[in-house]
Formats: sequence, structure tokens, C-alpha cells
Amino acid sequence: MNLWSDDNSSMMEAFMASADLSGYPSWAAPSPAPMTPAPAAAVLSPAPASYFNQETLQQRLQTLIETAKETWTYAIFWQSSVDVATGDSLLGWGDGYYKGGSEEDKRRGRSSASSAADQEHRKRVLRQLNSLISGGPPSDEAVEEEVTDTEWFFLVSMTQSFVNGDGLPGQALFSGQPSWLAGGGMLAVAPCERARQGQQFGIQTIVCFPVGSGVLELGSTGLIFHSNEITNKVRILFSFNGLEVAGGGGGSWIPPPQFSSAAAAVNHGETDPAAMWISDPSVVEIKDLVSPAEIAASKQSVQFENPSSSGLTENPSSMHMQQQFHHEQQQNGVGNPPAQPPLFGNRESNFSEFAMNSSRPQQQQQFNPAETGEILNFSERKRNPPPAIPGASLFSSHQNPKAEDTSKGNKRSAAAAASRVRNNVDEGMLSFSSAPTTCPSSASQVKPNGSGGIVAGGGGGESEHSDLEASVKEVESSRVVEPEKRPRKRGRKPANGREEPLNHVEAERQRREKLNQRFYALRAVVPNVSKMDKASLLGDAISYITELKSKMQSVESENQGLRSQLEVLKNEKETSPGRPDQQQAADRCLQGVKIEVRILAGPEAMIRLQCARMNHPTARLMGALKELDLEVLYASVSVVKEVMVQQATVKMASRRYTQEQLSAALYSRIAELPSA
Amino acid sequence: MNLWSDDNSSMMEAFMASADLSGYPSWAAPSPAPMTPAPAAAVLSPAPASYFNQETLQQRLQTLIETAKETWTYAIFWQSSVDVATGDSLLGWGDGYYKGGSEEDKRRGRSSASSAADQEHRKRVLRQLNSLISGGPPSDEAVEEEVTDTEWFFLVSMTQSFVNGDGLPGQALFSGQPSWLAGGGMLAVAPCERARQGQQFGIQTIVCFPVGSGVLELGSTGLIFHSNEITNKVRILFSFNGLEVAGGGGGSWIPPPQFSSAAAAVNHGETDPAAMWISDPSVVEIKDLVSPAEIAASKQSVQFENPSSSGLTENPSSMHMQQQFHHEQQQNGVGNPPAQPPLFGNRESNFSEFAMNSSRPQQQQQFNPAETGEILNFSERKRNPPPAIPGASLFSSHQNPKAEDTSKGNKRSAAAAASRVRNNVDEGMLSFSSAPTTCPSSASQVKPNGSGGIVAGGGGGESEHSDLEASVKEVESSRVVEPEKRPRKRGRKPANGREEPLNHVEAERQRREKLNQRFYALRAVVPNVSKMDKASLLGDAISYITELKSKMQSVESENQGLRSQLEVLKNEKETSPGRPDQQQAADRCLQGVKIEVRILAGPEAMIRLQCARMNHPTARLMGALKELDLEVLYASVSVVKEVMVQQATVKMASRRYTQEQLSAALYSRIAELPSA
DNA sequence: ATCCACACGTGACGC
DNA sequence: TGCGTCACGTGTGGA
Repeated sequence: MNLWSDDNSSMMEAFMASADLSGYPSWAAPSPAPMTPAPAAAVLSPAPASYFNQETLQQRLQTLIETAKETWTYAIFWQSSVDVATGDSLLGWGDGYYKGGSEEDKRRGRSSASSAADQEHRKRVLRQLNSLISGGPPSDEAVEEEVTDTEWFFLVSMTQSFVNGDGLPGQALFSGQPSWLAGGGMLAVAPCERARQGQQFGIQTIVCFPVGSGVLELGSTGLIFHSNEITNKVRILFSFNGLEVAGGGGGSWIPPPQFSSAAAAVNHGETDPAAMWISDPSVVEIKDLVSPAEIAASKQSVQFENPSSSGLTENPSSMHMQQQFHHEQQQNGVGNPPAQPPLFGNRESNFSEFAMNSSRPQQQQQFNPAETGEILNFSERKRNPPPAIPGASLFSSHQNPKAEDTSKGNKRSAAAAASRVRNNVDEGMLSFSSAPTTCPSSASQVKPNGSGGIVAGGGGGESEHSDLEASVKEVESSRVVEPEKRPRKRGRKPANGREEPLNHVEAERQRREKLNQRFYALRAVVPNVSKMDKASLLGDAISYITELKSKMQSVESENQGLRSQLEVLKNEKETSPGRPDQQQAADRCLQGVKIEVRILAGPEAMIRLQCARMNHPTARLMGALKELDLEVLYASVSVVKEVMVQQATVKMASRRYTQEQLSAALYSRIAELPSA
Repeated sequence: MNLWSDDNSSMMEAFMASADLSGYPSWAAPSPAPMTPAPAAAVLSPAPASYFNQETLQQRLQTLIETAKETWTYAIFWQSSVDVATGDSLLGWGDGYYKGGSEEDKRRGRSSASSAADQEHRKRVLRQLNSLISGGPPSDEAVEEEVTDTEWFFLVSMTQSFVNGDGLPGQALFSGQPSWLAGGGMLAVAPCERARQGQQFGIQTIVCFPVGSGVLELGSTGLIFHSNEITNKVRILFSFNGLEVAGGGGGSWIPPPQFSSAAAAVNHGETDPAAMWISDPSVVEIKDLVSPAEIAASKQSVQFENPSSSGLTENPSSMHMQQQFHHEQQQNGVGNPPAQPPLFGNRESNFSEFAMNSSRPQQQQQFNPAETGEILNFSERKRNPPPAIPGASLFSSHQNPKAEDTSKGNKRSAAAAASRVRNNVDEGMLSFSSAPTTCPSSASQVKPNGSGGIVAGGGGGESEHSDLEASVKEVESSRVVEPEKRPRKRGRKPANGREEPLNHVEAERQRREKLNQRFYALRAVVPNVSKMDKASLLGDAISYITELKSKMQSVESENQGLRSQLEVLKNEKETSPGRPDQQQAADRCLQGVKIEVRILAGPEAMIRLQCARMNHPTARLMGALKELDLEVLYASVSVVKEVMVQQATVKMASRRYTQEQLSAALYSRIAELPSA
């Protein structure tokens, strides 16, 4: 919100803080030359996304946009994460792809919305970012072209985050159903600040798909109405077979049909970078939609062939200081002469590796950053421990000071992730025993070594559990290593030769992830979650629901009372009441309910009710009198055989009724059967 | 409710149906000789309870009652279960122990409440049960002594069940917090039919502890106020370290302190009957509080030494027919001459095994019921797959016709339970390699055999996974069996020699159980749970909460609007408004509320209430009378100045109250502030 | 150091 | 028949 103010320091602070605390990853901005109409006019590949390998994520966004029939302007993947300290669910920038709008969009973007001051502001910010990335002083030569509204909107989206189901993406995530807003009107009335801002910046259509552990948002300056085509595309590219929505409600988001195999292949590619590294054919399937050169580039970046970056990670504090320096610089002044060529528009950069390494310094330091180490390293990074993916801490860092916690909080699962990855490597090597880089020939030798080159995860060569390894150990201790055992059944665990368990663990992983997402979502909607514990959360949710339910019905009954009271009041106001609705009371009269009402002097009235004695008619009458706010001055009840006669003298305290009103009101409350 | 009517056919039907459909387990009734003051005056050991080995459960109930400082009259374990078809959470009879009350209780029980007709009714029912159990025609020689109120209450409790948090036990289960009702007034005003009934039968104190997967209820004819002593005792005997409550709210139910080791030992005993069989010392710790003969007896019953019972299970329909026969017999007439000696008061009976077998015919049939088979068999039974423990289907069976489903639904986890047990056996044998019964010498030989004698679970000798076994297989296939490997480290899995993982798995099991309980509870409070899937449930809960929330606030705002609207209208209408705003009337009633209750002849009572005339005390009184099901025979209300005097003559229709009860009940409903 | 909560991989089972 | 869901046992990190 205030990010949108003209005071750019807050925004810069957000940017800075993100880079500062969590190692903001590779940077690129919307192309400062918005004229380029070709695909990949501008690419952002910042924060790593859980589940999604960064490169394939980026590629998939691009694929989605570029191959879509509709003209989408941008695609953003909002990465979901959770602040372990507060339990808040956070949707933060995961990755984005900006294509740009049509020609008239640009014209409009340039002409109308953005004033000169705006432009100056935008350029200033871009310059700041530029300098931040390049490490040099701010340079304005990079930002010569105008920054269109949509570009700006896209850019600024990076600073957005959505807590606990806020906003359009949050709603999509929590509800599990895609939301489709087409048309400025829809955007303007949407219960989401972002939608309104987008509309303000010329966005006409915004769609949010819940996807895995995040939300995919598509935006367009054009009017795009719901189509199954894009939905299918999204499903194919992003689905984890886990997209079907829990809630009923006939969403258009049908469960994935027969794409499961394709999706599984995609999963394989995105969760097993090793497999991708060795050019898994299933990845090529995706790849052929994009430039193969890009794949190569991204592969290179994976390898950290730049030693300086790994050097940096060995001392994270240096990076911190560096960012700090820039931060001060930015606060002191802007617009210094340029020094480095701007990085904007470049798809890959050293900075990317830098950030990738720095995002998890504690493990990185223990690694030998050469050869296969990076594979493990990288694959570590791909995992999605709910908190502390940098994209999330980017935003949480400037929202609360606990970002340090979150980044620490994932340390736990890192080891597990590493061991899992190791398994993946084992499996991945199945078909490529002569993989190019390192790839130890025998899988059974890979695991326990700890000295060769592959160190699995957190604590050195510690007991890296995973029971199969234990069994291996046992075998090794009982016998000497049997080299001829390896060719027999390469990997080990499979038990049955099928590689189904590999997909199985992935599926299970996703299931857990989904469940956890739901838990987080639940935690978000339930107030006063006592403990962070799951069971407690459920218990609280239950009691909350019951409480809400009971409160609901009490409020509703009160509402009912008020409503009828009001109705009576209004009727009376018209001075000529004429029609108090008692047409349905007529037949109930036949059941032996007889009401007699007489208005006495002043505010007093006499009521006489005769009915069957069963079912506590006294309670009903008195309840009705209470609802109508009639104070009892005198009453008497007597029963003769099965008939009860109630007589009461009441005072109309807060308002007065006519005889007909009173009669009608009483009838409706007494003669009608109780709603229960 | 109608179970309490004089028409005994409904109750008998309940009994019958339970035995009919789900194989009602071992039966015994409250001792017909209530004079015996000694421990174990009467023991019920019917439905099996999850988690709890039936015997130790019974023993624990007894231990609890007999060693308590206070004089509890009975203890009941309500077993929680879930109907997988409907998702309803069910609390049904798990087990119970009846001690009996003090002398004057018995006197009172005999003299006052129960009329001769009541006695006849009770005896008749007991006779029916007797004949049902013994398999012969009804015999009245078993029921010579009077059946006291409390005995009757206890007996009839077996037919009770609580759905979705109903009643006192249900509330305790759902809230996770114990509820303590002491004093007839408390019982009478409790929002629980059962409490009122208990109070009617002379119970003065009822306490419900949520415990593991059920609720422990203690009752007493005396007044017992909250004490930490019994709470601790319950915790020690029944706690799974998982008792701490989710909801906030400062309950007195503090998390378990350092009893964990003791509790874990108990757990070990109760979940690992094999270990108990070989006289685990940790179980003796419990055992020495009870009669060792009982242990032996229960052990015998475990062994199915009666071949006819297993024969019965081979054809479940025969049992059905048998019950059907009895059912008809019962409907045709009562009081036939005796044939068999009554089983009442006997602690163990053939029927027990009969029921135990019949509860899971589909697995049992595949088993060779000899030797070690029973151990596995039994341990299968001890587990707690949420649905279809017979104690639950006892009630669900006559509530809905889906009991068949539930009994089928647990088949799945039976195998897992068996495999777990197998592991336990492995571990348990550590110290008893020469265990009496069978216990194959080599653990590695135990698992895969499938032909020797031990068949693990559902499908014959199929791949009985458990990865360690897989590795064993691998070893076996690569090499020949190596007998010298066994002495090396026995079982195998432990990885580390410590037995900590054993407690660990138990704890984890309990945690899962608790979580599942919460899930079921949640499912109960959330309407329209689309799929039975956990994630969907969570999703539905979330959307339900949000929906409820939004609806809530819309209703509330509407309420607000109506209220203000009304106020405006009132103000403009009222020429002399006065001040009818009375929201701060909270403490008002406490001063100047006077209730006078007099029990008149028969079921009639006179009530006189004097209070301030504001806030519609008539509605409150009449509402209270309705809640207590008091029919108004006559009433009069008059107001003198600010004081209102209400006078009513009522008839106690469905229930009788003493003067104190009535007074307390009325006071709590009228004088105390409204719960909203 | 002990307990507790969690995530993970894995086999089972139903569609 | 794969695929999804589940429960289980196990390892681990935080209190």
C-alpha cells in the first residue's frame, strides 16, 4: 500500500532488506526497452521457488505466456511459505515472466497514466535496483526508456506479499480454486487491493490458479474470459496431480484427467535436477517449447562455474556488509554516475548464483563447491521446506523482524532434503551410469562415503539414516564389500524392480505438502491458535467452529427478532397498517390457538392466549413477549384438561403496537411451529 | 431417552442388535448381590477398547477405583470410534468397572427411587441379558437381589452412545478437557441427558477425562470435588503423554510431568500383549494392584482354548441366527424356566471369546488358531483402527445400518498392526529368547516364512515389507542364510541398541491417534465434508470457517444496522423515551433473585420466583421450565413497583427433581447471566 | 539429556 | 492398473 507512495525509500528498503537478509537472487527488471515485442522481452528470475526448479519454473512461465492463445501480459508465480514463528501463511514473489502488452497498451501506458513525476520515480527506482545488482553506484544510463504502467506494476509486484489468504492469490491458495477476474469492473470491485491497483495500471484481466505450493497469476491488459484452454495449460505445466480442490462448490477447476503421466514427468524434471542435468527426455518435452540455448545457459549457471560466487558464500557476512553499504548509499543519494553495465534484461547473471548460494550459507560452507557437489547443493535448494525460501523472507523481512527465524527454521529439513536428493541421484543414475560429470559408478558406494566428494547434508558424515543405508552398513559390516552385488540390481531399495516408488515418494511428498498447506491455511483462519502444534490447531479450529456456530445462531435468532420487531415498527409507521400478514396464521388457528389482544389505556395491553397445554406454550408466549419487548405486569396461567389459558397484562416499553400488530406478531411467534 | 421408558423391548433390542451385529463381547452384569463391599464386587469386561488391552483396561479401571481416596461408585471407559461411512464420531461403551456405593447409598437405592415395578423391570431385563449370554431361555434365578439405582444406571450405560460430542463424555473428548460435575445441582443443570439421569439415580458426582482415544468417566454417589490426586492417578494409568489439551482456556489438566516413563511402560504392556504374556515386569507393576488370578484368567481367555468358539467364527451367520433366535424368544415372552446357571458375576465366559472372534471373522478365518497364532491374532485385536471396534459398532449398529461397512473398514490396518506386532515380538523376545510358547528362534526367519505357523496379516505370505525385511531378503538371495548373523544383534532394526525407539513408536502412534481424533471431531463439526480425505476435510473446514466468519460479520453488521435502525425508530416514535437500554444488566440479577421451590404431592412442584421486573424474567422462567421439561399447570405473574413475583405450579413430566435440584437448576438458568 | 512434534520414506489398499 | 490416501516406523531438532 504505502509501497505505492511516492516515497521511494520504503520500496527501496524493501528491496534492500530482501537482498540483505535472505540473499535476493538473480535480478532482472522489466526491459527498459519495452519496444521489443518478441518473446522474452523481459525475464525475471529471482527468488527460488519450492518444488520448482528455478529454471524450469521460469521456462514454464514463459512457455505458458508465449504459447497461450490469449495475449497475457505477465505471469507471476507466488510462492507460498509459512513463518514458523508466527504461523502466518505468506505468499511472496516466487518468479515472474513479463511479456508486455500489445502496442496500444504501450501507447496508453506511456501516454495516459504515468506522469512525468511518475516516470522519474520509476526510473529512479530502477536505477537503484540496477546499482544494487551490479554492485556499483546508481547508474541512470540503464533506464532511458519509459517504464510503462504494466511494467511498473509487474516490477512492483515483487514487493508484494499476501498474508493468510489476503488478496487474490491468497484467496486462490486458500480456497484451492482459481479466481478469474476479467474486466476493469471486476478488478475494481474485487476484494483485493492488488486487483484494483492492477486495474489502475491498465490490467484488465487477472487470474490466479492455485498451483502446488503457490499461486500462478496471469495478467493481461486485454479482456480475457475464462477458457479451459489456459486452465489445461496451467494444469499441464504446473499441476502436481494435487490440484483438485478440497471444497465442494463446483469450481471450474476440475481434477487433472489423464495428464498424470505427463505431469509426473514434469515433476520428475523439476524435482530432480540431476535428471535434468543429464537431459532427461521428459524435460526435453518441455524444453522444446523454449529455446534450447536457455537450457544450456541455465545449466551453466547451475554449475557455479564462477568461483567468486562460492567464495562469497563462504563468508556470508561480507555479503551482508556489501548490501549494507548499498543501502546507505541509497539513502544518501541517488543518481550517481554509472560504472557497470546494467544487468537488466540479461537472463542469467552471476548474481543469480551468488544469491543461490547465499540463501543457505550454513550448509554451503560445509561443501566442497566443486564437481558433483553443486548438484546436491542445488537440489537442496529446490526443496520446499515451508518457511524461508528467500522469496518469502523477502517480504516477511520487512514485515516483521523474524526473518532470521524463518531462514533458520528450514535448516532441519535440509538434511532430509539432501538425503532425499541423494536417493534421487541414485535413481537418476540408473539409466545413465556413465553420466558426464562425476556420478560415482556404484550407487552403493555413493552413500556411505562421506570422504569421496559427496557429502549428503547437514552434519558431515554423520549417521545418514534412511534405513536402506543402515541395511547397507549392516551388509558391509558382516561381509566385505561385494562388488559383484552391484550389477545385480543397481540401486537397492526398489524391492520390486519397478521405479514406481520414486514417483510414489514424490506423490507422498506432495500430499504432505498439500496437507501442510491446508494446515497453515487453517491456522490462518482460526484466531487464537494456542500452540503451534497440529493437534492443538485442530482442536482450536473445532472449538472455534462450534463457538462460531452457536454464536451464529444466537446472532441470527436475535437478528430474526430484530427484524420482526422492525417490521412491526415499520408497519405501524405507515399508520394505516391494513395488512399484517396473518394469512398463514389462519389455518393454524384451527389447531386451537386463539389469541386475543386488547389495547388498554396508555402503553398497556391485555393478551389472552388459549392453546393446547403441550410443548410449553408458556415459554413461547413469554419468549414472544420478550422479543416484542413487552414487559409483563401481570400474568396468569391455568390449565383445564388439555387446554391452557394464559392471560397477561403487558406494558409496551420501547414501542407501542396497535392491536392488529400485536396480534399478528404474537400469532407469528406462537402459532407457528418453532423453527427447530 | 426412550431407553428409559418402561417398555423394555427397545432396550432389549439395543442389546440384541449389538450382540447380533457386531459380536458383543464378554458379558457380566453388576453383581446382583450388592452387599459385597469388597473390591471387584462386579466386573464388566465387554467391548474391547482400542489401545487398551481389554484385561489391562479392566484392571486399570479397577485399580483406579479401588485405590482412590475418594469413593467412586463406578468407572466407565467410553471408547471413541468413527463411522467411516458417515464420518460421525461415536463414543460407545468400552469397558466399565462397578464397585458399588456406600451402605446408605444402597439403602437409599433400594428404598426410595425404584418402585416395585421398576425392580421388576430391571430384573426382567437382567434375566433377558442373562439368557442372551448363557444361550438358554430366560432364567430368573440369577436375578434375585434387588438391582439398585446405581447398578441399573451403570448397566444401562452400556447402551449409551454419544455422537459428535454429545453429552458429557463427548464434550470432554471434543474439548480435550476434563469436566467435573459435583453435586446434584450441577448434574441436574448439566447440558447432558446422561448427567441428569445419573443424578436421578442417585449419582452425585460425574467426572469425564479425555483419555487417549476415549473418555474415562468416573461416577460416585457421594459428593467428590475436584482433586489433583485422582487426576494424577488417571493420568498415570491412562495417559499416553498426549493428554494435554489443545484449546487454551487454563484447564486444570496440566500436561503430564515426569510420569512419562511409567506411562510408557504401561503403554508397552497394554499395546504389546505378547510382552505381557511373557510377564513383562513393567506390567507387573500394575498387576500387583489386582488379583493375579485375574490375570491368569484373562490370559486364558486370550488363548481361545475353547475350540467351539473358533468354530463359530467360521460361520458368522450361524451366530447371527442364534441371536435371532434369542431375539424372537425374548419377544415372545419372558420369565421362562431356568436352564443354565447364570453367568452374571462371572468374570470370564465363553461368550467373551466368542465375541472376540466374531468381531473380525474375515481375518480370523484365515488363521490357524493354534499356538502363536493367537498372539498375533489377539494383538490384531488390540489395535485401534478408528472404526469398527466392536464397542463402537455396538452402538452404531443400531443407529444406522452401516455397521457392516465399519467392520470392513478396519481390515486395512489389521495387517499393519500385525506387522507392528511382529516387530514388537522381535523386540520383546530380546530378553526371552526361550519364550514358553513358540517364538521362532531367529527373527529373520520369522518374517518371511508364511508357511511355518505365523502368518502376519491379511494376505497370505505376501511380501511382508518393512524394508529391513527387504534387505534381509536381499542378503538371503545373494548369500545363503547365515545362521551366525543372528546372535550378532538379534532382531535387526534397532540400529542403535537402545530401546528408546520402542517408546518412541508408541508415542508417535499416540500422536497420530490424537491427531486423527481431532480430524474426526473436526469432520463432525464441519457440515458437507465433500470427500473423506484429510486434505479435503481441512479445506472444507477452512472454507466453512471463512464462510461462517463472513456470514457472521454480515449478520452481525446487519444486526447492528437493524439495531440502530430500531433505535432511531424508537427514539423518534417514543415521545417520552425513558432509557430502555439495558445491556449492562449483567450483574443485576444476582442481587434480589429469590427462588422458592416446594415439592408437592406426586410429580408436582411449586415454584416461586421473585426478582427485578426488567429483562423479561417471565421469559426466562418459562424458558427454564421448558428446558427442565416442567409442564406448567398454573402460573401467575404480578408486578409491584420494580419487583416481579412469579408463581407457578408445575408437573415433572419426564423427570423428577428434588427440591435442591430444582432450585439449583432454576437458579442457574435464571439468576446467572445468559450464556451469550 | 529427555520428551515432543514433525517430516520423511515406505507398504498397503481401494478406485 | 496406476494413483492417491493412509498409517506406520524412524530420524531429527527444539524445548
